Amino acid sequence: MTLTQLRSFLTIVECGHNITLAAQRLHATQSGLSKQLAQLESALGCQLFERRARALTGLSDAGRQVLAHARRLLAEADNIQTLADNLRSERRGLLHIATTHTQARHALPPALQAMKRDWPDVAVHVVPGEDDDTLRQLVDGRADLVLLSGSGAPPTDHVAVPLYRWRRRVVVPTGHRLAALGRPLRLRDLADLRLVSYASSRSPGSSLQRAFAAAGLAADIAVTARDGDLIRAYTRAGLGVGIVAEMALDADADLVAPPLAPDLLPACTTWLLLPRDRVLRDFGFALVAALAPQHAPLELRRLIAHGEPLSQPIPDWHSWRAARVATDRRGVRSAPRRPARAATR
Amino acid sequence: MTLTQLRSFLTIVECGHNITLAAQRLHATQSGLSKQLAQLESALGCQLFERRARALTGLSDAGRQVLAHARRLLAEADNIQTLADNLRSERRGLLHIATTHTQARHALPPALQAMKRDWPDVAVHVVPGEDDDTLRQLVDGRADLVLLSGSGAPPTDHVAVPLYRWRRRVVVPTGHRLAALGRPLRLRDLADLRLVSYASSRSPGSSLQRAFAAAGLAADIAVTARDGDLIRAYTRAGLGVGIVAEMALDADADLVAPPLAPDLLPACTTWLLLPRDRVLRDFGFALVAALAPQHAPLELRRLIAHGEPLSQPIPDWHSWRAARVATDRRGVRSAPRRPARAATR
DNA sequence: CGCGTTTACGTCGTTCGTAACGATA
DNA sequence: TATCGTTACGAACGACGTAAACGCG
Repeated sequence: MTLTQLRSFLTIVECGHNITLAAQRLHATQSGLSKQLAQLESALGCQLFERRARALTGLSDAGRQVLAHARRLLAEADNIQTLADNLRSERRGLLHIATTHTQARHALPPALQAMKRDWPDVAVHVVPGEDDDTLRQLVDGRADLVLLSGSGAPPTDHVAVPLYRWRRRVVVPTGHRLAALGRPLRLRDLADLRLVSYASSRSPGSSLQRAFAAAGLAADIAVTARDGDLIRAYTRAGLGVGIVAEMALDADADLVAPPLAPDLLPACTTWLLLPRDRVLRDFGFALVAALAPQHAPLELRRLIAHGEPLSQPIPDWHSWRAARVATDRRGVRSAPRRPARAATR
Repeated sequence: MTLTQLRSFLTIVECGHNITLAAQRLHATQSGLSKQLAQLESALGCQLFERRARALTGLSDAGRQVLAHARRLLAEADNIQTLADNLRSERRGLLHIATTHTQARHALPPALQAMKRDWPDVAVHVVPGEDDDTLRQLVDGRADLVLLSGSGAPPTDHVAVPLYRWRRRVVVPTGHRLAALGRPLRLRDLADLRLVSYASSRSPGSSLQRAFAAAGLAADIAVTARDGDLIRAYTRAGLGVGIVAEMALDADADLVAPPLAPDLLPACTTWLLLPRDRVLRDFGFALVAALAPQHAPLELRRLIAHGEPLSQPIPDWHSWRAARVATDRRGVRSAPRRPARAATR
């Protein structure tokens, strides 16, 4: 049994039991992979795949059991590799970030910019997706970190760093009757109107739906879009009353955001999620530190390594953004220790 | 980076940074191991050991970090190997049991006998040791399972199967005044006497010491021994009043065990401990099932695999032993499924 | 016949053991 | 000088790629 064999096995499984596909993903030949698999099966003494004739039709019972352990084994191999890259102060690298559009558009750019200043040779891939999709990317290793928002507690099977709290705002065209109501908007004011909001707010579990349901009202979400710019455009076009994250508000002559009753819609928290038990490259940590300037880097390290809780409260969007800007000017220290080597490359 | 390299690295560390020693433990040559290490270090791009001249003086900072992950990686490799052995219904194998003398003498034999009936080709090593010593063996892989007793809750970082509850008994020579007291013994009756008991009861944290301290008394443990037979022999020789586990009582013309006040000394529970996240060979599970006949094998499986709690209460020593005898007669089913293959070898 | 897996074969790289070397206490 | 780690060299093994064979839709 070798690491190569296990890696081959895992890749074949992830390619839908297609050796040919797995081979090109691994930059190898079908023949080679086929033999790796045959060797692994002979080393373990049992078939890992169900086969009809020569085609792989699915995992065998043994294959499923081995797969679970092979995943963890290879994850540790990746960890050791990452560890070594960090220790060598390797400057190049790849960072996969899975997040929703709103975060990618409003929270990520300044932090990315700050990280990139210290780590110019790091390639960053931002992969948009809905909440559960990003989480799936995190668990199967396609993403290194996830940014997402929710109104409840964060998922506990990952390391969660709270970034900021934010609220939704209602936007209407200038001249709309809600723009000159003379008092803060209540939920009932929205009950009979066609709404334009995020696609995710359609799902019955969304905090918007739950807020309406709790008040005995029904939300009529007439149009959905993936991002705030589109929602505002549709609102401007008169398709309905827009509900967007406050981060997506912008100076806009045609739209106004009237004041809201304090608890019109529940506040959301934006979380940064990291997989447990996975070693983070130093530039990944640099991005985390840039995204969470309210936390001392040492506390962040301790949270990631040992799950120790953070001491700072969660700021709201405006103060978070102010802190972010201040940190950008100051520059971000990437990792404690080893400042000398980094300069020599 | 290969599994062999990591295994070499780990073995070198476990042999006290001695390549020569590690080589003979791995049935390889010094030269080969030295090269494996050199290759690993070059693959990772950093030194894993501190060296003075050519001698390995200790782990480097990088080495310590890599070691932790290498341990988990190799543990998963062992798991896969174990899994494969189980799936192949491999009949041969090795089982390391770390336990105290009392358990090895009184709890283990019938269960071992039952397991051996189904698994005659399994070599069993029983390694005696004190409580903390056995736990250390468990965590660093020298032992597969541990049997130990305690008066409190079991350690939570392992899978714990409760086996039975037991009490200590006081033994005195026939004709001793405590033998004809006419009422149950109280703790105060023992306060002024020289005691003979287990070596572990000397430590201030032992439940015996704590029981005396709670009553404002001091235990005068004059003689200690490792096993009940010796304690009874010393008691018979008049060295003091014996305190032994009730399992160690035996028909003995020269000694009597007078009745005790109900809570003279706290009851102990004997636990079977298994490491989390380590796959158990089927014969290991057979031994567990033989040791815990009060639990359904399916429940035991679920406890080991997913940490699901057991439904049965903890029996006392006498009813446990009765259940054990009944199970021995009936024979022990080793593992669910695959009964056909096992017969064909 | 296309698709995907397996097998056959030749080449190359790697590993391993023996043995010599270097360095230390 | 005994001990331990590293280096040198030759033999054997294993991995990989090209190419052909096999079985199924």
